[in-house]
Amino acid sequence: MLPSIFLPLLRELSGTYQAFEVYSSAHVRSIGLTPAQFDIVATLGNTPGMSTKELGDKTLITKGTLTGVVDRLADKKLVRRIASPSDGRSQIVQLTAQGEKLFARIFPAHLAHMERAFAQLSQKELIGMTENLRRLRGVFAAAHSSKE
Amino acid sequence: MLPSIFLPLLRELSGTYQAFEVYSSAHVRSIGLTPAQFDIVATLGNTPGMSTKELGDKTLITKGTLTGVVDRLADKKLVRRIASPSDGRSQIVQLTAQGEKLFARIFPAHLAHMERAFAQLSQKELIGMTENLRRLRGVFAAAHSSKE
DNA sequence: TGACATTGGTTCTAGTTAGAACTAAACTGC
DNA sequence: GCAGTTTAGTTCTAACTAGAACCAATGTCA
Repeated sequence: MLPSIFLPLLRELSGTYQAFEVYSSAHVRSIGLTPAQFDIVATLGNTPGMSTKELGDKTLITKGTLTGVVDRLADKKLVRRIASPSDGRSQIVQLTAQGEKLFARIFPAHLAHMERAFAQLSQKELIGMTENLRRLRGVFAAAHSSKE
Repeated sequence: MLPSIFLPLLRELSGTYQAFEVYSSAHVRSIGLTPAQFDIVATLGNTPGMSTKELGDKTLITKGTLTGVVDRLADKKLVRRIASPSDGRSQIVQLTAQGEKLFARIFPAHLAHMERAFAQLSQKELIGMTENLRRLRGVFAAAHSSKE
């Protein structure tokens, strides 16, 4: 496989991700949250809460970063930390009543915002793209784990 | 278009980009550069240099960030800034001799590293993925510019 | 040519980022 | 039940990040 073939793919991957971020975060920031904070609120919405570990796995935010993001959401009274009943090392993070309220208000609006972009795509295209990405992700994951 | 269809796509896009970053940056960091610094060095390699503006366009690094990244590369004596002959506001950033040497040493190694991941894909798959991403990127760009 | 808007870069702020070192709790095997 | 290892989370550091305010040079246009 020659670089001249895969370099354009990498450029498009970065560019597409970037374009998504720009489009998505423009809306998220107008709500008063950062993209990372929105990610946490959206992940916690309609759940009884989850451990910081689980939250990190779902959002792809590493644990060192997560401490700070959750801290700032706690400062805003949108989430709270409670001790895990089953594991003394673990914390459960959950939305406060205020956090739930914010989630109920902004999450549908954000979906509608994203939906506007996707209106141009057919369902078939969309599914094909998803499969392609899954495959590509697997390629990186396999290469990464095989070399260490 | 229902959210249940496009949410998995967004998850995969983030996850795939993240997997790429993890795989790529593991190698880049072992060289002693950050991903952003490597991006700049790779973009400047085999060119006579370019303005900060152009560098920002090619690397998708915003101008405020770029000042700092170029500063740190200049501290390492890998790049230098010279005044643009044609535009008094503009700076040309170019690799120093030491920067050129580093580029010649690490860029092929990095390509080889990436190539290992892509060995699992056929050229046809790769081209299809690139086209899909380009299309998706266009969708976000169109949605973004149409709403402001 | 002179007001006005635009553009290239820097600076500033608040926040995110990964990675590494660290602490405490929990698991594991014997 | 204890030593050794793993795991959850925090802390620390260096760097990146976007966005906004700002400055100086440039372009525009009447």
